[in-house]
Amino acid sequence: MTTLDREVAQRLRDRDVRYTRGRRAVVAALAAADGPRSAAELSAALGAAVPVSSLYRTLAVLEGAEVLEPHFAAKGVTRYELAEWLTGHHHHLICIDCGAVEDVAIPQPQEAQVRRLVEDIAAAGAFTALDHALEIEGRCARCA
Amino acid sequence: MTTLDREVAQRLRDRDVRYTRGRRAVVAALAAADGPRSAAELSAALGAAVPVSSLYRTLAVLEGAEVLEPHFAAKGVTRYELAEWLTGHHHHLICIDCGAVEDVAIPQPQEAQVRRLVEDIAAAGAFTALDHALEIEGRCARCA
DNA sequence: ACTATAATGAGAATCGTTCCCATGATTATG
DNA sequence: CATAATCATGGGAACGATTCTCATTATAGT
Repeated sequence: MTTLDREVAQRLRDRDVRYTRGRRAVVAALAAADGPRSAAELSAALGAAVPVSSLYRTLAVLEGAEVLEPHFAAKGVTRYELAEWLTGHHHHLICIDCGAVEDVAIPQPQEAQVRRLVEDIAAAGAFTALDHALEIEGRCARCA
Repeated sequence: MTTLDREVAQRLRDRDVRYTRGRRAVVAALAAADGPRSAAELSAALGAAVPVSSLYRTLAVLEGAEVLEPHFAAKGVTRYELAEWLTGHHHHLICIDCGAVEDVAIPQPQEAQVRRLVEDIAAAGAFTALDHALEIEGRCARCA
């Protein structure tokens, strides 16, 4: 049982949600991924071990427990990734050709810069900023 | 005929795409909106004047001509807004409670900062950056 | 006007996702 | 350790958003 697993287990216990085999499989698959994954992608990775209807339900449950965060960068599909309290804050590189989404962390001083900027903008707009995402669209190495 | 209409007309002429009644109606509806709109929302606004199948085709055509930009901030639906070359570069404030998306422009020096940052990150990831979006999630004045 | 080409509109088809419900697993209780 | 009571599962039907198909109609260029 990895540290991640233990943290997730704890969180689910706190919420009175069971950490079953299927749910573990989904968390493991997302932990192994290097970016957000859609239900279809997860289904392909997991095979018959987690049937579609269970997979969707599991994703919804884990999102509700704030173990996963949904991500909407591509047309029509929702991708999920482990929440930032498990993996650390990061941004996304989104390929406009193949739709792949890759995580990138940025150096602390620059992240601080972004955070300051976000605060300023929100303040100017009478908005309470809670989170931010810098999404960079372009072409990945494979599609270049 | 507004200035916007003239610019769109020119762009479409350049691409050998006709600027028909239905297409004008869609552009006008988006011009009147203060943020991205989904096909369903546009359909409600336009009524029978633009049937669904035509509406979707029109959105695809206008996106292809780079008159519209798709936006994916909510589960399952694509919203469109006029492209930035028509309206100016801006970012989004997304309310996590009511889902509203509001446009915000940020001051030039800060925008330059963001752009520099984006270039650095992309370079580090062997990625060709074409565009970026700073999406700020939080609570709007109404939901605060 | 005539013709070639592009655009339209109605409905069928598709895709991602959610819902339903009977069955199976887990936990708390006697 | 049996037994409810509860929660989770899985198969398939249902759904909503979007795309496709194709016969019809509008448009631009001759």
